[in-house]
Formats: sequence, structure tokens, C-alpha cells
Amino acid sequence: MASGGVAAAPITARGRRTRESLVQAARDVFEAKGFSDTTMSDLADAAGVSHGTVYTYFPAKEAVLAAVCNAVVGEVFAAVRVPEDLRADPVTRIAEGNRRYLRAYAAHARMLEVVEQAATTDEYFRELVDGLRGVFVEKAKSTLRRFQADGLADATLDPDIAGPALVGMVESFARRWYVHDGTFDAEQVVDTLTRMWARAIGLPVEHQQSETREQP
Amino acid sequence: MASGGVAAAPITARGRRTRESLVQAARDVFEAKGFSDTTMSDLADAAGVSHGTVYTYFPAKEAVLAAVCNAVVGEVFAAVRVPEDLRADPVTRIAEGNRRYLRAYAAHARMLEVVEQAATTDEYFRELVDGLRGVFVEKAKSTLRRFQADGLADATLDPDIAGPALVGMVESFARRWYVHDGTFDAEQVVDTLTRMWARAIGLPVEHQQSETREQP
Amino acid sequence: MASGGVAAAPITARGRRTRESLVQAARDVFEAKGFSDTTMSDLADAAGVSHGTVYTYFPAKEAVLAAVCNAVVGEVFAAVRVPEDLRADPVTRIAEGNRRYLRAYAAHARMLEVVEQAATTDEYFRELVDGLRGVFVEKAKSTLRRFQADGLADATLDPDIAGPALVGMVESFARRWYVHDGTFDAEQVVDTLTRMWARAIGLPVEHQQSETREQP
Amino acid sequence: MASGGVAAAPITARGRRTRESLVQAARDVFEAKGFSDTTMSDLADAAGVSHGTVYTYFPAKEAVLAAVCNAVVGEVFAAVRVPEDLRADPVTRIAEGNRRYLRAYAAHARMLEVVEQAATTDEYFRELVDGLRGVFVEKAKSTLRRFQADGLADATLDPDIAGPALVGMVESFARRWYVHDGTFDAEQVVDTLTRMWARAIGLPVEHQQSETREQP
DNA sequence: TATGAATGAGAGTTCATTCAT
DNA sequence: AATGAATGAACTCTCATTCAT
Repeated sequence: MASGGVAAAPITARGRRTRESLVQAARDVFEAKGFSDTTMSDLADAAGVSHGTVYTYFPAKEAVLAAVCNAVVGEVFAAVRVPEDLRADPVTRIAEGNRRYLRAYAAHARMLEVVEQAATTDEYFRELVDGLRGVFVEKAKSTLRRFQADGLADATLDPDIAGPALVGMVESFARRWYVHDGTFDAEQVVDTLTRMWARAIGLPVEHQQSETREQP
Repeated sequence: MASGGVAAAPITARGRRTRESLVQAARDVFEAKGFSDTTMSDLADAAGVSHGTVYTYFPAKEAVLAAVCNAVVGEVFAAVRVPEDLRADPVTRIAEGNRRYLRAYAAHARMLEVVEQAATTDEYFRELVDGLRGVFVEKAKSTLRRFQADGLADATLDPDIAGPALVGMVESFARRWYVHDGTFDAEQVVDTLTRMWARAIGLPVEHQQSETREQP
Repeated sequence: MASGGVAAAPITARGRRTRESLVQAARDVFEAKGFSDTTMSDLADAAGVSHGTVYTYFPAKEAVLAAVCNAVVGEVFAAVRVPEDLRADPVTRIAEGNRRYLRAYAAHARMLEVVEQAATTDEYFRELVDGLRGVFVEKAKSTLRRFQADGLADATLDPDIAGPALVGMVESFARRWYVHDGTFDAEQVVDTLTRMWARAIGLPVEHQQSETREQP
Repeated sequence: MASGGVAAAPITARGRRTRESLVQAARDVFEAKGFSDTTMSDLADAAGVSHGTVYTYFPAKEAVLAAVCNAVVGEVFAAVRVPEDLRADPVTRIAEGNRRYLRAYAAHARMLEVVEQAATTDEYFRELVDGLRGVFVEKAKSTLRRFQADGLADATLDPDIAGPALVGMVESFARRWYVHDGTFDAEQVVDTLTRMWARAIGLPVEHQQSETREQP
């Protein structure tokens, strides 16, 4: 266990291309077969290179997944960032955060599942998953703290407990969501989770749904 | 994939003893090494029997885990049942549910993690995990519906969304909790999650913590 | 390899019954699954006794087959014996021999096939098969010698070559026959093989078929 | 059961060499130990490669035997072909056919025995053996039909019966022959079987042996 | 760089046989 | 005599990784 690490960067343009096509192909294969059921040959075949070539760029199967993860994590963060200039009331900001989080999660759900499979076996991915989650937990904590400081949220809630709980609520919903794909209306989910989120920390929430926004 | 199934019940007392010691030992081994890293030999060694004896009772590694799961699921349900006669206000009942859930989860967290590893690879365990979770989701949904019917909870919340979300909040916290073992005070966690749970669905919650109960 | 040998005769009546039912059941199982695909458990199950009981009567799987063979060989010899008092012309006698041989072979074809499978692996059965065959080869040789002495058959034929060849002709036909079951008319086969047999050694044969006998 | 199939052709010269040496070695090993007693490790050891290398070229033990069979079947057919331009009388042609068949069979007897062992267990080889035999049966049938059409052979013989019987006669002799190796004079065997063959179908045969031909 | 051949540790499984009860 | 639990040798096959070309 406990491997990973990214690996020898290629020098030539040709090398860069080969490596890139490996990462691209690997993503498809991992999504289709999961981590442990994917063999190095699968990866090589999908990229149209020979068996041994994979080892030119990656020291181990884990390293290939790590490279794929890099891309995924980047995409998730990009998708999730709420524009700083969104000057809006707290609930609207929470809604926007949830909306983006759910959307990003849905787009990468299968890949995140794969990483979690790898995490059951490999320290590196365990930390990666924890780290990714930690970012959102930190965001939730600091949001809560700000609201508490502003006298908007219940000051007796411990952010170290409430933070993970709130993230867990949204994440866990998102995780199952893509399984029951199509069952729920996206905006209704956002609205419901947002109101629960807000109320849970003591924010006052009007009864009526937020009218907002385009569909994902 | 997709195996499991429980397996041939032994006939004699001696056989029953052997099978039992295998299941006992397997639980320790699985908790220590996870599912995929455990070999049949590990299980045999831990129970002090020979390699082939395991196959007398279990047709495959999955079947051993399935047998362990049976025990675990039973224990979880037993630990979680809230006495019907607990005549108390809604929040106290929710608190009691969460308290038991968190305690049961903490006691079996490692094993549940192992099952989840197996679930990434085997349909049988995927369904087992989903089924277990489903029981709690259903409970949450019906609790919510009752409160809505009684005019205590926000009637505009869709139980199909709120239910999974609430279970996810508690479960996801429990799941990480055992990792950060000792960090949090159990009653404070129960209290915090309970207030969030209750408020999220619109129940009125007094500011002060529940004083209740013995520590787990 | 090279095992076999029959095995400890049971003393009590009950033991004799158990042993007998094992042999009976074994015959069915061997015919259904062949030798190597049959396990001791199959035999025990079919006889309705426990796994270990088989070893009370037979030291090894081969010994069970050997016991079945005893019965089969006895039946074959019984079925094949041409009544001494059949005073008839040579060709009619040959016909009768072929008729009985083909009939006996057809009745036991599957079992003989099984023994031959065992013979590829076990010296004992190789000798059994050779011995059985040898009996017929000797008969053919002595028949030929008698005809040669009587001036009826070609005296230049070496019985050591012609004997096995003639037996081979009939046996090899019988062996495939039961596969193409129903394709040929039994009497026509007897007649054809008999004429070839007789002519091959130089006996004069009338053109018309033998009118003989009831159908099998 | 029912496997076989030939397998991945190697690409490089080195691969071709390795595969070839595996097939060569396998032939020796199979002849020495039979099919079921040969393990993949035996094959690897005999070829001087590692365990897993065998699996680079053959997906299973059956596939190795299938590859050996390819070679053997080819050799048998090559050895057996009677030159079309052999303008000779019927009996001489039959003699030449038998001579070549016996010689080819003798050269490959042990291997054919091995294949027959495999055939008792594996559909693929059963069909291979049947197919090989079928070729000779068809040849015998058409020979007989031609002689019948030319008025040389007994027209009342059914070729569907006589054909397999004649092939069986020669094959069965050949099969045992290699066991009693050296006992018989090859030309005498050819002569005897040929006269029996010819007479059996009603061809007129002079009493004296064919003087013919070099020894095998 | 790229190829593909070669390696070998290790896993799961089967089953004839032995043995305690 | 009968049972069925226990054994363990043996076998097939997989695949991450190394290496010669």
C-alpha cells in the first residue's frame, strides 16, 4: 500500500503526447472498470501503446490514477469556485455553493467513487480524498464562523462538528444521487439542501423556495 | 463479482464450534487488513485451522465476510432500536436516535468500512450496504412525515430529499469520527447533530443543550 | 498410478448391503460423469452414505471402479458365450459370435469407455482392458487356426496378425456404434461384419445375407 | 471442458523462438507423462522458461496440446498421402495406403494416445480425433464405392458399415502395435492386413504375398 | 522512447484421504 | 459400521513489474 506519487515528466513533445493520451485513456478505463479491476494492459491497450510503455511514464498503476486525479481535482475546484463578487445574502451564497458542489460532484461522481475504491487500499488516495473533503469542510467551517461572528448563526454550534456534518449532508446526497439519476429535479434538491443547511445553523429562512437560476 | 451468500451450516457441535471460531477470527483479520488484503490462508491461520477447512464452511472469501456481516448487521440493529415506550418530545427522540446510531456506528466503523471496500467490487455487499442504509433513510423519512403531519416540521420539505440528506449528515460524521477518535465529546456531538437535524426540518429548538444521559 | 485392487470384504449383512449399494450407485455415476470427473463425494452422495464411509469399503477411488468392473466384465462374458452345442457352419458361428459381441459391447459401451479413461492413467485398468481384449483375440486366433487346420481358411495368414485385426475391426465398430445409435440396423451390421470377417480369412461366403435369428 | 483453440501468435523473432521451443518441449513432456499428469510447470521447466511465460503464448494447458496437435496432424497427413500418379492395381494401392497409415500411426502413436486421453475430458480434442478418423473413413468409403462401381468389389456391402470397419481394423492394429514394438515384421503386417482388407470387400487376391517395397 | 517478452510471487480452489467421535 | 470434520498437497491462472532489444 501507500504508493502513488506522480512520476517522471517526459522531455520531448512526443513523450508529452504519449503521456497525455495515457492519462486520457486511463480516465475512461478507470471509470468503466474501477481501480482494482483495471490492469496495466487495459491502460496500455486503451492508449494504443505497448504494455511496457506505461512504465516509461508511471512507476505503478497507482501513479496513473494519481495523474488522472490531478486533472479531476482541478476540474472540481474550477467548477466549484463561487465568484467573489457575488454580493448576495447568506442563503443565496449557500445555495450557489451547494449548486456548484452538486453539479461538480455529479460530473465526477464515478471517478470519485473509483478514487475511493483505491483509497480503501492505498494511503496516498486516502489522503487525497480526505484533503479534497477537507477543503470543503474548511470552507463550511469558516462560513459558519463568519455567520456566527455576524450574529446570524447559532453561536453555540461547534464549527468542528457542524462543518463536517454539513459537508457530509451534501456530499452523501450527491454520492447517491448519480445512482438514482434523473429522479430528482436539480433545483429542488439545491433548494431543499440549502434550506436545511441554513436552518441547521440557525439562519432565518423564508418559507418560499428561491426562484433563481438556470438549470444545470 | 457478485458472490456472497452465507453457506453450509455444520451439523455437529464440533463443526459449529469450528465455524464459529472462523467467523470470530475473520472479523479480527478483516478489521486489521481489510477485505482485499486478507487471504483465505490468513483466515485459516487466525482460526488455527488448515487451509482447506475454511472451504468446508465457506465456498469463498466473500462468504466468510457475509457471515461476519450477518453478525454485524444484527448487532447494529439491536444497538439502534429506540424503545417504543420512550414517550418524549420530538427532539429528545431524535437525540436518542442519533446517540444510538453514532454509538453503534462507532463500535462497528472499521467493519463497515471493510464491507464498503468489498462493496466496490461485489454486488452482494453493495446491496447489503445500501439495504442497511435504506433502513435508516426510511426511518428518517417517516419521522419527518409524522412531524409534518403534526404541523411541527416544514411541510414543504420533500422527505425523499431530506431523508437521505439527514441520514447522510449523521452517517458521514460517524464515519470520520472513529478516525479522529477521542477528539470530540460524544454528548456534545449528539447534541450538536440533533439540534442541526431538528432545525433543518423546521422544528423549534431551545438554545440550551440537552443535559441528558450517561456517556457511551 | 497403478492402483486398484478390490478391497476389504464386509462382514455383516448390513455392511454387505452398504457395499452393494455403493457399487450400484457408482456405476451410474461413472457412466454419467466419467472417471476423473467423479469425486468420492459424488459416489457417497449417490449411495446415500457419508463421505468417509466409502473408505470403509474401498481404499481409493480406483478400487470402486475396479469393483464396478468386476460386475461389468462378468456380464460381458456371460453375454458373449456362444453355446458349445451350436453345431453350425463356420460362417454362422462367426455371425453368432459377432452378434453377441456387438450386443454385449453396446450394452456396456459407456462403461468400457470410462474404464478406458481410467486406463490412460492407471496401470491396473490398462491391464484389465488389455486382458479383456486378449480373451477375444485369443478366441479369434484359435478360430482362425482351426479353420486353417481344416483347410477352410488361408493358411498363409499369421493368426498373430489377423486375430487382433479382426477383433479390432468389430470392436472399433462397436465402440463408435453406440454414438451413432439407431443409425444402423443391427442385423445388417452383424451380417456385413461377418461376411467381411469370413472373407478376410479366405472362407467362402455366399452372396446372400444370413437369414437368421431374432432381433436383439 | 471444451477448450483448446490455438492461441496468440508472437510478434518478434524471439517470441517465435520461445513459442516454438515450448511446443517442442511440450511434445516430449506429453509423450512422457500423458496429458492429465502434465502440469503447466512441467511444460515451462522443459522449455527452460518461467511459469508465467507459458501463459504468454497459451491461455491454458489444452491450448498447448492443441498446438502440438496441429503439428502432429499435419505430419500424419503428409506421411499418409499416396501419390496420385501411383498407377497400380487396386491391391497395390490398398497396400500402399496401409503401409503409409501404419507407418504414420507408429510414428505418432504415443501422441495420439495422449490426445485420446485429453478427448475423454475435452470436447475439442474429441472432435479433433473424430475428425482425423473421419478423413480416413471417408477415404475408405470412396475407395470401396469406386471398386463397387467398377464391379470389382461386392456391391451388397454398405460402405457406411464397411468403411469404418476397415479403418477400425487397421487403426486398432496400429494402436497396439507400437506397444509390442519389434514383434512383427512391418511388411508382413502390411501384406496381411492388405489381403484381409481386399478380400473382405470381395476383391480377388492372389495367394502370394506382395514382394514389394523398402522397409519403413 | 518504445516494444513486448519474461518473470515469479501469490491467490483461490479442489479433493483424495485421514481421523476423532 | 458410520459419520463428517480436518487436512494439505497440488494445480491452474493472474498480473504488476523488470529487462533485453
